Amino acid sequence: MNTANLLMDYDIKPSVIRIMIYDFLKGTVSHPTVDEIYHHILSEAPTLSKTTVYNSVKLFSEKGLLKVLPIDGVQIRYDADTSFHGHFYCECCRKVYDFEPHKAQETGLDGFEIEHKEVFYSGSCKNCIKNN
Amino acid sequence: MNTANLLMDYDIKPSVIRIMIYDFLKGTVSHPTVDEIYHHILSEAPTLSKTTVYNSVKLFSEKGLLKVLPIDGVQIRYDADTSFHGHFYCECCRKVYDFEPHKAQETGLDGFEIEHKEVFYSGSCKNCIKNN
DNA sequence: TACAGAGTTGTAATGATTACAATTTAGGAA
DNA sequence: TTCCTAAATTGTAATCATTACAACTCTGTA
Repeated sequence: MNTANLLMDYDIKPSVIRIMIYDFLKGTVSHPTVDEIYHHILSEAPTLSKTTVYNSVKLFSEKGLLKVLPIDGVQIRYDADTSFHGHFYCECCRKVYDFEPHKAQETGLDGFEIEHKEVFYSGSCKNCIKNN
Repeated sequence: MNTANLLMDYDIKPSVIRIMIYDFLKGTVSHPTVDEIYHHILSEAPTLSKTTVYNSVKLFSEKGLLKVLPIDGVQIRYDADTSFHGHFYCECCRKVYDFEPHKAQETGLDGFEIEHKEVFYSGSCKNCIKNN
C-alpha cells in the first residue's frame, strides 16, 4: 500500500511532509530521534521546521502508526514497525537493535552482552478505568 | 542488613544523605522521580540540593543498586527493587505498577487495559565488544 | 592544628520538548 | 477564477529535566 493511503487509513491527512517523514521512518531500522528525522528530511524540504517533525511524530503515535521508544532517558526514538518485538540499546555505540523476545532464547542477540532487561507495558490501570 | 552496610557492599560510602535517599527509595513502591525524592528528603534535610539527589541516584545506578526507568520520556524514575519484574505505566494517572512478566499470563495486571507492550534490553552489542 | 579528599551545595548552561502566534497551503463554494 | 476556511507548517520563545562546574563543608588522619 502506498503511504498516502496508509496514512488515510489511520485518519491522518497525507500531506507531502508527513509522507516524507513516514517513508523515512519506514525505510530505516535505526529508530531515529526527532533530530535525526529533521536533518534527514531537511535536504529534500529545505524549509522544514523541527516543530513540524514533533507535530507529525506526535500525531502518528497518537493514531497508532508509530511506536514511541523512551529508551535512554535523553531523546525519544520512533519506530515505524508496530509489531511486537524487543529493542536492544547498546550503551556503547547507542544503536538500537530489534530482537525477538518471545522465544525461550532471544533471537537476534547472539554475541551481545545483555546487562539490563526491562519490560514496560502501558495503558490504563484498574482505578482509572473504574473512575471513567 | 542495614543501609550503611548495604551501600558499603556496593562500594558506596554511606553518607547520611545517601542513606536517606536509599531508604526512601527502598520504602516506596511508587518509583519516584528525582524531583519527588528531593521534595521528600527536603523535610528531613533542609539544606539538600537537587544536584545531590542527581549525583546520588547516578552513583547508585552505576553501582547496580538502582534500576533506571525512562518510562514516559519526560522524567526518569528509579526503582530500588533490582530483581527482574515488569513495569506498567498508567497513562491516565501516571502511576507505575510492578507486575510479573514471566508467566504465560502476566500476574498483577488483572483489570488493567494494556495498550502498549515494550521490551527493552541494554548492554553492549557484538560490534562494540569486538572493538574493545 | 593543618591538611586532603570526598560529599554537598548553588548557579549557570545545555538540550529536548512544548506553547503559541503568524504564515502558508490546499480544497471547496460561489 | 477568486474567495474563504480550516488545517498544515513555520519560527520564536518558554519550559523543564538534567548536567557542568566551581565553591564550600565535612570527616578523618597525621
